[in-house]
Amino acid sequence: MESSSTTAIVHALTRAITEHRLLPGSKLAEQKLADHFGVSRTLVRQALLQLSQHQLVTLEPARGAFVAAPSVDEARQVFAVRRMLECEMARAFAAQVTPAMARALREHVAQEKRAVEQDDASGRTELLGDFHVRMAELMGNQVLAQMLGQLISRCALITLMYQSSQDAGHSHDEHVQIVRALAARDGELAARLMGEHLSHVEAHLTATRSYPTNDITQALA
Amino acid sequence: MESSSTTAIVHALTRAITEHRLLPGSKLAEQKLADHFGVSRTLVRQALLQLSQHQLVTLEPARGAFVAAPSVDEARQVFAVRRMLECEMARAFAAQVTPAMARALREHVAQEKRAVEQDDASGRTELLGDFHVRMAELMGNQVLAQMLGQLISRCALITLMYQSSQDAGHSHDEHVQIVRALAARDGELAARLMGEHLSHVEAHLTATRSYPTNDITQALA
DNA sequence: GAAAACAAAAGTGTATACAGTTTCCGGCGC
DNA sequence: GCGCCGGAAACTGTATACACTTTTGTTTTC
Repeated sequence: MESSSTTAIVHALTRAITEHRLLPGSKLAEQKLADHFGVSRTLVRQALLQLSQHQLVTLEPARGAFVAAPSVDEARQVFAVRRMLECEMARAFAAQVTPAMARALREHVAQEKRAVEQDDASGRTELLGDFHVRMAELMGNQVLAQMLGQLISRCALITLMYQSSQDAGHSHDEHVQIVRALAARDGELAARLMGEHLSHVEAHLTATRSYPTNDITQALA
Repeated sequence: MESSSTTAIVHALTRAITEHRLLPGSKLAEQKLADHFGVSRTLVRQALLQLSQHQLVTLEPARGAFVAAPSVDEARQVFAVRRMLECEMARAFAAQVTPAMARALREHVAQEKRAVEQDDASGRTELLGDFHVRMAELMGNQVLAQMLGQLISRCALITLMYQSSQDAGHSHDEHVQIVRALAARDGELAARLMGEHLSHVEAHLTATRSYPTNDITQALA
């Protein structure tokens, strides 16, 4: 099985959704997407099915696919799970950190810094999310990395935090502090900082309003 | 979108895989499954795609779908994630436990006890896994519950632990102890017990061998 | 003029068709 | 006897067809 076309569609739509080019509630009509990507509805349907599993899209019987509009309650649950996972991850990371791992994280935050300074909104968002995934990868836990990736996509759909460059800078600063604690093998401090960091991100939650439905082709152009 | 036929197929295959009626490596031919369920390949493909997202099935390009055969390393990663999540979950549960929540858990372990005593192998496996999902649900965190459900399915695919009734009894006893700690609001004890419990389960990991490929229709009958 | 009713258009859900690939098997050379 | 080649069968990947549902816009009725 498997088709690279399908995954290409999934990635394109994921980016469009997490970067808020497609707003919650937008209709994702199969034929329009098929025309846009130059494939048949079959592959589009596969992609939409995958996205619905990732909770970025909701499927309504006989009505079609829409960009997910998670409730505030659901958002809290997502963040609660992230805190459970990531505080423990920070502890474990500190316990098994090597110079190479610390260096890799420092390089990552350096990249973040560049994106923040250059006001590269979309690169910024991606890098700030990838920081958490990168930690999991460096620990050699691919399962954790994949799981975090999905949770973070959902967060990106939920929050509008990364929109303002000052919020991005704030997140980046917290990442720097976390890396410092990790390199110093201070697991308790790292876990506490991570928990606070996630709470700050969550605090920027904006109540879900009724979003305007966007034109698909425009958003994907 | 959405079709109840597809989800029925997903559930049937999930049960067959987690209950070891379909062994890792088994080929899942689309047409055979379609004939068995009385639908077209279209719906079977949708189901297989979903199962591959749950990591219960692996898709090889142009070769088809096979029951996943996770490596021991992957198994360790899954358990590491479970420990991170569930120790914290136990702590949080103890902090917010109500009499109703404690009662619900006690009822659940009572059910477990019955299944263990009656030597109901498949019901036993399901109940022992559901204990963890139930905790998440009682805390009102549906996101966590769903995530644990998937992790536990992967564990069921990985371990053969629940096969022996004495292992099942051991797990049940540990559940009883955890519930006692939770009801006493002793979060630290509950978290420790949960961590040890999961370590015990993981210890029953059996190295993945080369499994014989099973006949589909027989396994699903 | 507003609401209900109906018809046409658009869209989803499932099955089927067809092209391309893999797998299986018999025959051939060595 | 062993391995290699070739063709048929089986299977996957994608597109298309068609039935059925929802949506939309118009007309009718009060």
